[in-house]
Amino acid sequence: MTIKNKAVGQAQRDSYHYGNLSDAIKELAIKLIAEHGVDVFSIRQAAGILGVASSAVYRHYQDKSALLKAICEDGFFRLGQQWIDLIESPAASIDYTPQAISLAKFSAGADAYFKFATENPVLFQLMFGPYGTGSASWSLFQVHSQDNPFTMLCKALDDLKAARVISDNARENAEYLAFSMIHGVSCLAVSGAFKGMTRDQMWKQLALVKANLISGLCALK
Amino acid sequence: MTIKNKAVGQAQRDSYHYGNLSDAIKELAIKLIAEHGVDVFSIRQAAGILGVASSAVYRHYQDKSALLKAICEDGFFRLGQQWIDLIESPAASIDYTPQAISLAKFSAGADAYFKFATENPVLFQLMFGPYGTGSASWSLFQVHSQDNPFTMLCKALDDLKAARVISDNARENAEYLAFSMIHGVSCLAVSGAFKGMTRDQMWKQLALVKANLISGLCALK
DNA sequence: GTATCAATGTGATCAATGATAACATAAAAT
DNA sequence: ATTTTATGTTATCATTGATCACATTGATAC
Repeated sequence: MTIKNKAVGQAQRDSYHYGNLSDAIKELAIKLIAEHGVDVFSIRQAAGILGVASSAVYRHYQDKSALLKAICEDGFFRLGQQWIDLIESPAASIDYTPQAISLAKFSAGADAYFKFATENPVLFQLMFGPYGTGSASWSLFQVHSQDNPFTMLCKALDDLKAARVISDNARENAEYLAFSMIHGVSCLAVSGAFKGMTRDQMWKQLALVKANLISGLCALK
Repeated sequence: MTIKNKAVGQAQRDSYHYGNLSDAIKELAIKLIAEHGVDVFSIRQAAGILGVASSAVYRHYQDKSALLKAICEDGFFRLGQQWIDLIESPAASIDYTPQAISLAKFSAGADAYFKFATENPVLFQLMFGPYGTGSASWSLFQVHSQDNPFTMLCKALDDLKAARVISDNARENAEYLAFSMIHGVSCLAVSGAFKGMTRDQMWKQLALVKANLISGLCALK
């Protein structure tokens, strides 16, 4: 629970004001947490690295948990962005029947989710830990937000229904079902459950989940 | 990140030695963490409540993370126990065709998992956070252990295959697939994604997942 | 242009915490 | 009965989260 007293190369700065401490501390925190874990992250140390007094941080975040919460919200935003990026990539539209396109986009969205999780395991765990989910209005399920993974999953399901890949009835109940599955594999992956697998084997697990999900949804009349 | 200085009613004790501090501190910690969250849990406070010097705790656990890790392992053990209890309950064997029994047991196992998660949300999150999964040999996937949820899930799948509910091929790839799904809904449930739902509605989400999973597995030839 | 004000950063300081060390006590082993 | 081992106690330290009064800057009003 304690970390060695690392001699910190304090960054120098010409002006009294930092510039954008709010963002800088957040980005550094993400990096430090990804490297060493949340439990040993300290505001003082981070501030020290930036060459700033720890008290300055409190001008931007009420307390440590507020900073962590902001990091989680950033994470959800980035996750949403990557989802959009991937479903809009050419690979997701290479086929031209509505059925194939809706399936490809759904698949690409799931890929984006899984990719984000495995590339940012610590952040992903943080996002679904108390800091990310503890708030009254939880980022992931603020449906009004456009670039929200959950919103986009729902849209993907709408497309599947519009293309008649899945029935109205299946669409009805599919939201949390689909999310559970995509989230579930991603969770297991970052938890180290797939330790020992190759990259390809891990992605095959995701493929199995997607296939089972679609197969089950299609079977639902 | 700081907690009010609660005036602690220090428990008195007649003998110099506590008796079983190792277990006592662990149980208290589980309770405190469930109530107030991991981030504000402190060894000193817990020791204070037990009426014991904080340094005594370090005779039993190398450091705080060792204690948290022990708590997680306890959690996995309890989860396994409850899985066993539920699949061995009469309700899971009320039908007598091998097919129905294997399905009922599989279903009961998933129920146990979901039940544990929703009844111990904070512990569940802890178990799948860095403390629970960070270790070299992760409790949940130590396949040699008998009363391990993952081991038992595999057994349930074996039964489904033996009863010819699912094909050999389906059995082959079903382990992480099934686990992903059951774990996924449970995760979402404890994350507060189902906030606003009634108990029944939450359990319906699990039912949908189970149905989709089985339907998909049965379709796999 | 200058005075005023809001935003942001500093240094000092406090209580709480994780952790360790030297010492104390009891139970178990010889 | 003596020694050893397990366990608990009382300091004590460095680190941390958080707050306070004060300093510096850029923007705004005049």
